[in-house]
Amino acid sequence: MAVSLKDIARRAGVSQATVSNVVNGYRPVGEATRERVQQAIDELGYTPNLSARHLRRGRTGIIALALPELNNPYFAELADAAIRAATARGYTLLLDYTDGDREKELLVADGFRAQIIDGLILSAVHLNRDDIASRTSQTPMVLVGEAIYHAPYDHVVIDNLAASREAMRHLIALGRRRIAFIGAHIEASRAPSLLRLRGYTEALAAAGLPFDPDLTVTTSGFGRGDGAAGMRALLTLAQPPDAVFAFNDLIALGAIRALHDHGLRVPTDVAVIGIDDVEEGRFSIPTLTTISPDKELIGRLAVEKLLDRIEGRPAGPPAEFQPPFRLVVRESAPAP
Amino acid sequence: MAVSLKDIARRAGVSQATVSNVVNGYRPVGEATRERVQQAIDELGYTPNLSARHLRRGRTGIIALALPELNNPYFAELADAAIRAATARGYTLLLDYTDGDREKELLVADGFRAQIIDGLILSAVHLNRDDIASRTSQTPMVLVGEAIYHAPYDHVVIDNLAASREAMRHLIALGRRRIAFIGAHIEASRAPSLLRLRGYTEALAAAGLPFDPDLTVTTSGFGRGDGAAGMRALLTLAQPPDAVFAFNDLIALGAIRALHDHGLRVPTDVAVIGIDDVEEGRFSIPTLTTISPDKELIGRLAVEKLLDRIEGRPAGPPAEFQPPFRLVVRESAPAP
DNA sequence: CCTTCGCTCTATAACGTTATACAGACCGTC
DNA sequence: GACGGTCTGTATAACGTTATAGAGCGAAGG
Repeated sequence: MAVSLKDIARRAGVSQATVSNVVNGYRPVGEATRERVQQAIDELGYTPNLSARHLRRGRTGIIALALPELNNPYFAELADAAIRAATARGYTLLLDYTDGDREKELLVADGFRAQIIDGLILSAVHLNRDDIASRTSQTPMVLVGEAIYHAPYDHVVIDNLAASREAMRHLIALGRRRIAFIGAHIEASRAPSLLRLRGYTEALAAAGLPFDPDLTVTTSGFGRGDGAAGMRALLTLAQPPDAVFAFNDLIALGAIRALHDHGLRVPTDVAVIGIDDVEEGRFSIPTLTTISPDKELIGRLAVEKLLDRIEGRPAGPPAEFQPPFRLVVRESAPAP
Repeated sequence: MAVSLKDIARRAGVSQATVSNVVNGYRPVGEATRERVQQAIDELGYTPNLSARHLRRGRTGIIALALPELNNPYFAELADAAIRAATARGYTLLLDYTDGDREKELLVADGFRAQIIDGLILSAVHLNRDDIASRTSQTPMVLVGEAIYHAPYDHVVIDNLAASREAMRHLIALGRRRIAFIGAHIEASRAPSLLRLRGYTEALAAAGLPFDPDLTVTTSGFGRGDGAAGMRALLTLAQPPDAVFAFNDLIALGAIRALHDHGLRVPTDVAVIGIDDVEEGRFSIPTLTTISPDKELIGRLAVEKLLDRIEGRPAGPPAEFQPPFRLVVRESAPAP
C-alpha cells in the first residue's frame, strides 16, 4: 500500500541503507546519489513508517502529559503550551487523564503505556514522596505541579509559598482582617494545598493577624462547585470573612458566585483572590484578582527537561525549576 | 531490556507463536499450555511491544481528534468525552490542534500524521465541501462540528437550525423585539455560523419581526474577547438591541461582560443566550441561558463511527448523526 | 489397515526500519 | 609499489510481533 524504503531504493537504483542515510543523515551520501534518491522520494511521496522506525530505534517519539482533568482551564492552557513545545521539537504529545484519582496516578507513574511513550510529564495531585520514590518504571519522568516531592526527578513548579504570601499581602494591604482560605485538604499527602496553606498562615502571622481555624475550608475537589460550597459554609459562621484566598481561580469564581447568591458584594463586602489566571477571570463579573504563573514557560520547561533526559543530553542531577509568577490586580480585590 | 515474546516462550517451553496465540487468541491453545504460558507472562511481567505489533498488523491503535483549540472549554469537554470513549474501546486518542487555521486543517485532513494514526475525527472551522471532497488521504475520517458538508464521511453534529430557532423562540417569548446575533462570519466557507444565522433569521420571520442587518455582528474568533468586542459595537447603535443570541457560550459571556461595563443589566435591559452549555455558564453572574448539546454523546458517537470504519464493520453509507440538545433556562434569559 | 480429519503446536517468513560489517575506489605517503 | 586512510556505497542482521504453512498425533470413518 504505502511506499517504503525498498520502493525508493529500487526506483533510485541504490540500496535501502543509502536511502535511509539520505532520509536521516546518519552517514554522508554522495551529492549525485543523494539528489537521485531525493527525487525518487518526492515522486513517490515517501514518508517513513514510524512503527518500524521506532521498533528499530527503541523510541517512539511520543511523550505523555498526565493531568488530573482537562475541564479545568488551567490544565487546558498548560496542555496547550506543552503540546506546542513538544511539536516544535519533533515529538508528539499524548494526553492522559488521572481524574485526580490516586490509583490512576500510580498506574501512570508506574509505566502504564510505557510501551508507547518515551517519557512522561506528570501533574499529580495525590502522590507523595514515597510513591514517587518507589516507582519502578525506567521511563524518564518530569513532575509538574504544586506538590513538594524532593524526589530524584526534575520538577517544574512555581514558588507556591512566595505566591501565597504575595496574594495574602495584597488582601491585608486592602485592610482585610478576617481572611479565609478555601481549598485546603486534610490528608498530609495533599502537598499543594499544604504549601499554599502555609503561605496563608505565615502571612497572617507576619501581619500580626490571628489564625482562626474556622476560616480554613476543606474542599473535596478543585472546581467551581467546590468553591461555592466552601463559601456557603463560611457564610454560616457567626463572623463571616471579609476576604477569601482561594486555592485556585475556579474555586475563587465559585466563591464569588456563592457570595452573589447571598446578596454580598465583591469586593466591597468580601474581597476574593485566586491562583492560576485562567482567561475566564478576565471577563467574569467582577473580574478576578489572581496570581498568574507563567504557564507557557511551565509547559515548555517541562517538555525541554524531559527531552534532555530522553535524548541523553547532559542535564546534571534532577532539580526543581521555578518559573516566575506575578500578581494580577483586577476588580475582585482591587489596588489599595 | 523489556521482556519479549521470546523470553516468555523460552520460560514456558513453547514457541513464540503459541505465546502470541495465548495473548491475542487468534487461534485456540490447549488448556494446560495456556496456563503455563499465562504463568510465565505474569511472572516476567510481559506486555506486548506496540511498535512491533503495529508494524506487523499495519495498525497503530491510535486515533486523532483534531480541534481548533483546547482553550474553549466546549472543546475540552468534547475531548474529554472522546478520550474516554476511545480508551473504553482499547484505543489511544491523540489530540491535534489546527488553531482554527485553514492551512492546518487541510494538512490534518490530508494525512499529516497518517503514519501514526488509524483514523481521524476532525472538527473543522474553515473547510468547505470541496476541501473535504478533494481529500486524497485514505485514513478513515469522521467529521464533527457545526458545518454542513454533505461529504462522503460520517458526520456528528446537532441540528443547528432547530437549536437556533429554539433559542430565538425563547428570547421572543420573553417579549424581546430587537434581537442581535453575535458571531456571524462573512465568508461562505464558514458554514457553522451560516446555519445558526439562518435559524436566527427564520425565527425572526416566523415571529413577524423585521431583520435589521445592523444587529448581525461579525467576529474574527469565537472567544470571550470577540463577544465583548461585538457587544461594544452593538452598543454604539442608535437603537441598541434588547436581546443577544450568541454563536456560542464564550461569545455570550464576553457580551455580558461588555454590557456590565456599559452599565446595562442582564437580563433586565438585555437578555443573552448562548450555545454549548460550558460549566462556566452555570456559575457566571448572571448564570447563562444556553442550548446544551449532548457533548458526551457527540464524543462517543464520533469515536464509535470511526472505529466501525477502521475495524471494517458494516456501517452502511456515510451518514449524518444528530445528537439531541435541550434549552437550559438560567438567569441571563429567564423563563417568560 | 489405511485414509482423513481435527486438534495442538512449531518453524519461519514477513512487516519497514536502522546499525554494523564489509567492499571497492581513489588518494596521498613512505 | 605496498600501505594506510578517507569516501561511498552495499549486504544483511536485527528489532518484536503475527500469519501462514505444515508437522505430529490420536480419533473417527470407510
